[in-house]
Amino acid sequence: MESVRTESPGLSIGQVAERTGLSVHALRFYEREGIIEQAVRRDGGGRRVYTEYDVAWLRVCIILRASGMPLPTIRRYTEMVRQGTGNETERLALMLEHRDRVNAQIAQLTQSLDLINHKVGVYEDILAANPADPSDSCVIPAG
Amino acid sequence: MESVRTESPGLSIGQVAERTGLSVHALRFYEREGIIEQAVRRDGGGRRVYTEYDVAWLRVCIILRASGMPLPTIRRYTEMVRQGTGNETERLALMLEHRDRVNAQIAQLTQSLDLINHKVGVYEDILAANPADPSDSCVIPAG
DNA sequence: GTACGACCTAGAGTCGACTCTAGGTCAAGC
DNA sequence: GCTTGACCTAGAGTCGACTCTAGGTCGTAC
Repeated sequence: MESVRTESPGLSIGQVAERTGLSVHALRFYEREGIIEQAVRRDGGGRRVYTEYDVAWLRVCIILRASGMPLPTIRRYTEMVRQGTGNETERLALMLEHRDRVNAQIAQLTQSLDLINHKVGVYEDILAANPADPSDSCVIPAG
Repeated sequence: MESVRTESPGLSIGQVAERTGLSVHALRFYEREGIIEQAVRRDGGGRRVYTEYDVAWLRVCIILRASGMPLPTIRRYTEMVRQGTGNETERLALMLEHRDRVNAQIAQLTQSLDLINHKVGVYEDILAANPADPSDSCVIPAG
């Protein structure tokens, strides 16, 4: 059993998994991949001890991943932050590039929604008009 | 060399690849996966002959894929259409479910954009104020 | 003293969606 | 008659991002 406190004298990997929604496996994997900014400290028994800062950093990474940033890019970004100030131009470039990709994704999804809504409309019309209409004109997008 | 006509007496796999942007490999793969509505016809030599309808269907599938619909789901949908009319309720359900997921994706991406824009702002401010500012407050999302 | 649960490492396995390879057919051009 | 290019099949390989396994340590609870 773990004593769950609201202070932050160090968190176990299990506690971080709970707080972030990442699996314990994924947390170890991210560490191997260099995705954690500050090297994770260990206790006497070699177990990982995370800080609240680590959790905050992981939350950032989770959002970047959710928007499709690949792990190698997150690693590059992590390295830049680890290096400290002086490389803001590169960090900005990375973020701007990613923002473009996210905007492109949103545009693509929005366009896909048009097709989906069209199909939904076609099927709703068919179902409203007739439970077994013999003509199905749903296939050609323009139809 | 292929004679490229604007009529549609049948298209080779290469022509369909060109028209859809899918690779020749992917087209054969999709066929194996049951993603093409009408069984693709063959010429005397066993080569695939596609119709304009096939291309239109593939374009629909490409948009569904681009919005994250997994191939097994596209296959199910393809099978429903292949079965003919009478299953519009199921087709509608499939599309509504997918629409929900697409809307969720867009919401997630839009939320991610907030973080990205925040970071962009932070770095732009740093760069505007000072080319080598000693404090870097970019890491904590709320910071 | 032993069972339990949370943790450790190194490395193998999985999954989705392609992508590529090996080995072959076939028609047209030289 | 030989090369070229587009096509064929069956099946292996790749890639990203985990996920799981084997085999082991450690501290507390019974």
